[in-house]
Amino acid sequence: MSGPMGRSTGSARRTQGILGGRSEQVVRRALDAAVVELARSGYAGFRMDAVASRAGVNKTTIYRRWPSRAALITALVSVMRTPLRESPLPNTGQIESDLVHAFTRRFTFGRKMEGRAWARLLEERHNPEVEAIIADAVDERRDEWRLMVTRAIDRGELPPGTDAQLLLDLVRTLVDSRGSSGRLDTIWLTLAVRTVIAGARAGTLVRGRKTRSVTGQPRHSLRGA
Amino acid sequence: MSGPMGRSTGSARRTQGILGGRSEQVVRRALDAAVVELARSGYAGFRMDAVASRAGVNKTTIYRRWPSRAALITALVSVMRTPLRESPLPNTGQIESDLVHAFTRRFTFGRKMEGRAWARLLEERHNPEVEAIIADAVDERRDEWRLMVTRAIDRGELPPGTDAQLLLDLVRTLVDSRGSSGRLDTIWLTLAVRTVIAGARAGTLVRGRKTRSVTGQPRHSLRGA
DNA sequence: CACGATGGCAACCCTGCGTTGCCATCTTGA
DNA sequence: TCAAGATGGCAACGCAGGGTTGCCATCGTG
Repeated sequence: MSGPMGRSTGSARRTQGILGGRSEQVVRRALDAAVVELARSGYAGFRMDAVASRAGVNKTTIYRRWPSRAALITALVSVMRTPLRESPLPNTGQIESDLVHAFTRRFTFGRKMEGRAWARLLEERHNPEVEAIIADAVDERRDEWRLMVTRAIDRGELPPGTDAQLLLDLVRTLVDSRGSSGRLDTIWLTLAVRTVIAGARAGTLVRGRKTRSVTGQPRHSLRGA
Repeated sequence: MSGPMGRSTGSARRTQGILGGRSEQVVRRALDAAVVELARSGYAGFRMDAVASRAGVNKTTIYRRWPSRAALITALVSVMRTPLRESPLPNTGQIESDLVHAFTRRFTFGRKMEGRAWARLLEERHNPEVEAIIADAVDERRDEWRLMVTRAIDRGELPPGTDAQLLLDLVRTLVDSRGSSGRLDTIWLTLAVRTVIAGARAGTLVRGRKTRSVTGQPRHSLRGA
């Protein structure tokens, strides 16, 4: 924790002109460290001390800027996904290709570490804190994603009445489940997309079609509460 | 923590004839409490103190029997899934019906709490400790599950060469992702099964068929390491 | 009824989150 | 130039939870 900041004299002043003021530098270093730690350890294993240590910054400083782990990671996600927010979704004229491209980009934006960090978050979506962070970063573009599917219906690639949100949920679930751990490759991604599309073509996702319950307990959760 | 055990006199001796010796009773109470806690809080939020408190037993006693949280939950899972291990997988003559039944049973064995606890575990599969516990409890029956699919191929329900393991992985991923939080109902379960089967019928899961990479980086993970 | 097995209790160590008080350094503007 | 306010470092703290330990109470069986 005795990096070029603080009581050391010299380097901070020297690099100042190029890299911005002391504060800006601390923020950059902290966020960079946080990405690495998130990618390494996921959300549950995320250690504030480790971030401080890696950033060469004191823990107190981190807490002064972001009052909690959730706040730090929220900020982090917002920053690292900025480039993604600005680029439009693909429109190749083929739904399969569109989806493969769109989902691929979920993990390959920015530098390597950013994709991996994002994948770890998606993996821990069952944690309410994590879900809040993801929702905060992602919910806005739901309509655009649906549009990809709607266009496919208009082109005749998918049957009319196909439930776009359902189709996307299915693919997203399959893709996100392998977002980290090196198990998400183009093979699995393509497979998931093609299989769900093939199912949709066969009409399994047409809205309103009666989903006959094979188990004999229709419309009820499999668990009580 | 001052339940009917320990220094209290009377009730322990009175109930002894019916419910077994002191040790057995402690084990039963501890495991019962652990199921409830696991169902409530999941693996990450699982508190040993809470188990002890709910069981009316001292924390020390828990640790004397199971040296760690992982050990306790491993034992718990082994006990609660015993009935499931003993019943054969369905064989209705229709792959869709077989899969819906088989996956439904994953969450409806035993009493309500047990299914919920199991679902929480599946949800946290990304945690290596949890993955080890699940693998320990489940891996043995992989071949029987595959057989369900193989029989469907023999019946002509699915194209020859269909990759049984892949098909099961896809369905399992979709089902497990909704195992808890009340979002796994028969609707989603049936939808997942039917869609994946429809995809498989269209040949997307035939082994060896070239999985053309749409992203231009075939056979490589989307992330570095 | 004596003795070994089992359990209760309280205190302890360790790690990690989040906080606090005090001091050093940096920056800025008069 | 220099004084004051902003920013950061440091060490110690309170708190919670996992896991451990020493000692004592109780149980239950020979």
